[in-house]
Amino acid sequence: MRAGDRAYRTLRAEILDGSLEPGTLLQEVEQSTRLGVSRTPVREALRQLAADGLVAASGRGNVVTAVSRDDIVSLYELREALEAKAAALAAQHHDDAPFDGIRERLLDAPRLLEQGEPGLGPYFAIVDELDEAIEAAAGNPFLGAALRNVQLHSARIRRLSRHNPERLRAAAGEHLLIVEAILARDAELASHATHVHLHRSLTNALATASEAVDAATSESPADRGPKVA
Amino acid sequence: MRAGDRAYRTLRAEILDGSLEPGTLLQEVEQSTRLGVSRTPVREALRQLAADGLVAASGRGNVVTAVSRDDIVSLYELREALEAKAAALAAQHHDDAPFDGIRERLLDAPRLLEQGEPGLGPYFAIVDELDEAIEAAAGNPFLGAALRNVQLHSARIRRLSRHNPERLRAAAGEHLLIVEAILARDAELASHATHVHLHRSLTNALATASEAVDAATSESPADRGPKVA
DNA sequence: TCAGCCTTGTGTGTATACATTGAAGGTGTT
DNA sequence: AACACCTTCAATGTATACACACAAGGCTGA
Repeated sequence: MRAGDRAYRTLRAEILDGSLEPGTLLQEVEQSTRLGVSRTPVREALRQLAADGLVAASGRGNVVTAVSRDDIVSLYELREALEAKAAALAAQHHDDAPFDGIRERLLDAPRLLEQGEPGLGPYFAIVDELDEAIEAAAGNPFLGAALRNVQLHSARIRRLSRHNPERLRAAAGEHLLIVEAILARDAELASHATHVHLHRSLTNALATASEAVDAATSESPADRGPKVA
Repeated sequence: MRAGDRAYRTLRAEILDGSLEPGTLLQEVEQSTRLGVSRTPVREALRQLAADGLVAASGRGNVVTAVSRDDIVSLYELREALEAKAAALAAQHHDDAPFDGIRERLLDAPRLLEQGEPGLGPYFAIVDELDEAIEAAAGNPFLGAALRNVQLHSARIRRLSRHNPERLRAAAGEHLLIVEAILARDAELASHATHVHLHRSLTNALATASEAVDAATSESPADRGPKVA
């Protein structure tokens, strides 16, 4: 694989899983030595991360963007517009096969979630597969690109609700309804079920996010400036 | 300004106004000599254009992407989702001042359009200002970024309806309704009026696009491969 | 004559050297 | 003591040299 792509994927993964915290300053030379490539591919990776909105130019160098409470609300507003549309389109155009499979696996999700932490990977795999199936069924490359971008940011927020089994169980039920609406080719229901799901998700994310923000604030109240990785 | 940005803006403008036709092969060395900068900023510009979806890697070099009939439909599906949401949010959150101004100017639009070609610039300026005002009033940076991206592609399509005065007059009326819905803080009406506007726009774009595609096809039927700029 | 291989050339990928900008800190003056 | 200017340095912006990969064309052998 190209060094530029490797650098991009590595940095993106580190930002999404939180190892590179918001506010972290990413400098070209520093990252190039750390990742073992020259500045050129690192530059390329940073530009792409900037286009994704995961880093932002800040005077000197690029800093990992923060996800504020307002950002979460904004992101969910956009997700609602995009995913409701995608679900409606999927309801109109889809092939049954992939959604039948996902439906079966979602019916099994509560059992996965009883296992606690080890079941989370497989569970999120189902959700990701559903997202991909909807995107594919919608058959709209522009919508698909926009969806992938919001999912990128959603991945950063999802970590907040990882440890809320009750919410995850409810979410599985909401996903199931979306799948069944698509299978029934009921575009309006698919769209509204998506709206409901995202509304509940947002409510939960805001609740846990304020705790997380509070914790981070009390942890290092004065540390608002960029910090070096 | 940075050479990379200049290269990006130059290439983007040339793609949007059609001087770089779809299928044109953009090679780094070639463009770097043409634009008078080295390969590095050209590379940066090409990566960014690829992120925008205006060029696509194609074996050797990057080619300017084509806008197919399917693309137009897909783009309008996405626009509807985004712009309807944006109009609804704007109806809820806006300050009256900018929309009052735009409303006045839209009322004057028919007079502009009677002038033919010279009135087109001012007319499109009003439309652009409306887009910006809605984006600003929506107050959602993620939605704003997505909107700017679709507007980029829409600009390529808009050229097709430039020479249809009747359609432009109708569009001005549709825009006016959107503005008045926003001023009335009627989110649902703003959203639906946007839907109506885009539906009519799409219908017109498809009609003129098929003529344009037909013309292009009869003009150079065998010329489907990438051509050098 | 045809097929396969090799050679050559063009174009991108990466590294590095050089230019430039901008910020921070110190010093001098008011 | 405070403000402004200047110096200095570090980090980014740009250019270019080198490495590598792929494709096309020709040559050779069967």
